[in-house]
Amino acid sequence: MNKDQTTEDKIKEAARSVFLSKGFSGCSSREIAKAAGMNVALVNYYFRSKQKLFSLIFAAAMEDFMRSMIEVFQQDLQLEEKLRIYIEKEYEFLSQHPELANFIINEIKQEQHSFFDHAEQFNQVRDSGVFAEFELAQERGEVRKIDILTLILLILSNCHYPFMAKNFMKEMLSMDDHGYQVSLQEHKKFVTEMLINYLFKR
Amino acid sequence: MNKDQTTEDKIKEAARSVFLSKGFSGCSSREIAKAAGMNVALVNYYFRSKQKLFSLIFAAAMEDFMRSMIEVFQQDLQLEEKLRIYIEKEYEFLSQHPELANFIINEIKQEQHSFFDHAEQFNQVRDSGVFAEFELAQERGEVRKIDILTLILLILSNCHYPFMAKNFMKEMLSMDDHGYQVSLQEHKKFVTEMLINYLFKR
DNA sequence: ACTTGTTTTAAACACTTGTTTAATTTCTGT
DNA sequence: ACAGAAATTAAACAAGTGTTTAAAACAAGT
Repeated sequence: MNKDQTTEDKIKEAARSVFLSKGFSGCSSREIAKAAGMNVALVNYYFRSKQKLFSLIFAAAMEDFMRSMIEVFQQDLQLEEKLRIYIEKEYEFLSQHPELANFIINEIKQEQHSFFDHAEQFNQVRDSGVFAEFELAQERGEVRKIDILTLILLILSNCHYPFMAKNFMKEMLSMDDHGYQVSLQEHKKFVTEMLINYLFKR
Repeated sequence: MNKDQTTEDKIKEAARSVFLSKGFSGCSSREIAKAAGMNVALVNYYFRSKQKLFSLIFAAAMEDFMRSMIEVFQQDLQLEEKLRIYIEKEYEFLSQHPELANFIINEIKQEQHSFFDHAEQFNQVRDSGVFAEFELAQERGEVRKIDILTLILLILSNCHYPFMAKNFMKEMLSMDDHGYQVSLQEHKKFVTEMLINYLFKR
């Protein structure tokens, strides 16, 4: 824990860590306070309620989660390169934030956060023009005909699931941490190759 | 709720429903009791504790979750047919139990269920001989060289994720229920084609 | 040193949690 | 009809929950 952080930031950092690993209903305000090394009342002093603090963390997490997509797709690259780099970046990012995919998808399911406009995040991706670009490539016959939403589902499945199912895979297939990491790298390689082979005609 | 069910079964049914939608830490004993239409004490009278009841539900859910895999892979079919049918069955099954994948993968993450031997379930798949069969096909050059664990991760990603991310997709992509169902069917079609194209050489 | 405002704390509040107790109702065999 | 067992209930228990209160500690300016 950094020394010259403000109290507010210390709480945020602790809250993020606890919320991400245990979820909203899986932890208590006191647990967060303890993780931040301070009194329970301070949490509410700065953030008014557990729910409000959570909303903050959730919104920030969602932005993080979407950023890589937006960043990559805005770049001036060939479609195929965009996909290739996106997969690479997504694996890299989720390796550093392994709990994020699970967190987002779980907490969004319990619809306590309806105040938050999720679609807005995604519109930034839409605005990058990558969809139009893809549809143009489809008309030109350069890529396979596929609905854009289905394509997104296809890509996200292969990028998110391996991180979400970490413990499931480890327990089920009796893998240790190293084995999991190896499978992850392998998986990334195959996913990239498979998706590009399948989508792009040559 | 069926009339001639035993009390025990009514509680189990209610508990399954509540646990699957909210998770262990997301619900209370009283909530389960109320869903079953009876007193809290009865829940503990039959199952001793919330944790023990949960363990029962979890184990049963895990068996359900693994059954389709085992059933399909034990059949006497061509490898390609096995994969094709597995995907079909998995989509069918998860359409009827949309919360199951999320439930299993989430609750396995919070390691409160370490007593349960997860690997045992999977050994049944291993024992079906499908792995050996696949490795043989690899040596014969009929299928692409790929580590079996990576292959499993590849298949499960595409089968589980679309159901786990239901609300995420709906909110993010502003889809309604119908749009989601359409994407799901589309996705299944593409996944099947893509995986088979990629794995099997002809 | 004193005042003013901010930050932090311990304590309390009302309520929910999982679990148990003891009493009551319902069932079952005689 | 009765006795004994099983099923069900209301009530209580201690511990934990989110949140608030009121007092203390701290900081800065005068």
